[in-house]
Amino acid sequence: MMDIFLDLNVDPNSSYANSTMDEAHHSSKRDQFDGEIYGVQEKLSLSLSNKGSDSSPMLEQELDRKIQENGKLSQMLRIMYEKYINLQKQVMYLLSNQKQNTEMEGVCSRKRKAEGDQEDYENLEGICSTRDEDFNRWLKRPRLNGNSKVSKVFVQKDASDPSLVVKDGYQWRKYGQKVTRDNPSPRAYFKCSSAPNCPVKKKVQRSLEDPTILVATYEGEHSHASHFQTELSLRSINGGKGSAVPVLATIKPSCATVTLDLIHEDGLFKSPKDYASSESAEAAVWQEFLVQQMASSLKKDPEFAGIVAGAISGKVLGNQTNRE
DNA sequence: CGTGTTTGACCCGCGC
DNA sequence: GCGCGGGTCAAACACG
Repeated sequence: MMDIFLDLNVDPNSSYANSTMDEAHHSSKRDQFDGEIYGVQEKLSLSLSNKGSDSSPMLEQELDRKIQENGKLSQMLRIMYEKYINLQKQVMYLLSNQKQNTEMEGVCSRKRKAEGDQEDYENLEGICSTRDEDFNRWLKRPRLNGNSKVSKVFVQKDASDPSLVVKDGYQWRKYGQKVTRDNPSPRAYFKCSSAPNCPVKKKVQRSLEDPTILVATYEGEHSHASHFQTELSLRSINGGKGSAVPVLATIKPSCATVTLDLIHEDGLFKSPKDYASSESAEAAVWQEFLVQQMASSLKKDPEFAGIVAGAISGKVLGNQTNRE
């Protein structure tokens, strides 16, 4: 009997995403990642071990093609991880400066909280910023409460497009707009309307430094399932055409971990250059997205499906004729 | 007519 | 206590 086994057990977030800031740890993690990256190619390969005698040459060609595609995917993952490491180093640099500045904290004059808020954006957008004391202040800033989750999302958007819409799989109701002191572009306030009692709020404002970037700040956690899953299934049905899915950047000031969710609006991977994030529940969504993308791309390929179906039916018919 | 957006008024916390 | 500024409310409005 012919075994068809499709292993899509790829988890880019599982082990290395939550790595610490320790450099030595990096190298070991990296080795582990490299090993797993190469393992991905094998895992993603369709194990079409035909235990019978007649193996189709077409099937073998198809298998080779898939292996090549998997190799390219692995290459992409490697590049992404390189950039992820660079980003982590930059955060480490900022954190080390924060430590130094803590000693000088008493000397520095205080600014209004609102300014600190604005500088949140600036520090996040230009994470290499030399304004370390601002970053320091941001790190020490009191949060709403211990459980409240604050996330930031950066979305590339045409500067000529005045709308402050960030499509993220949830439904939002706009309830206010303000022009803030430090940024001439208005800040829009949204509440999640996907569920009646969902407490999540979102603020969207253009970046001061780069007007082509929208900065969306999320507060709270959704009390309902994301529409993202629906988006994913729609993508599968529509051949990958879905609405925008922004790059997620979740910030937890209390922890220094940085992970990357690299889904861009068009569903393609985007350079993590502009984005910093920490671990979040959305990692699971990303993981599911990746698996579904792979599965759907295979399902969508009629040639491949036909070959598999032909091989199976051929084998079944072959067995029947052997019995007769 | 229902739903979502706009926008001025109001509230509240913070710094002086 | 006062003023400033961010955040929220809610009536008016627009749109399908």
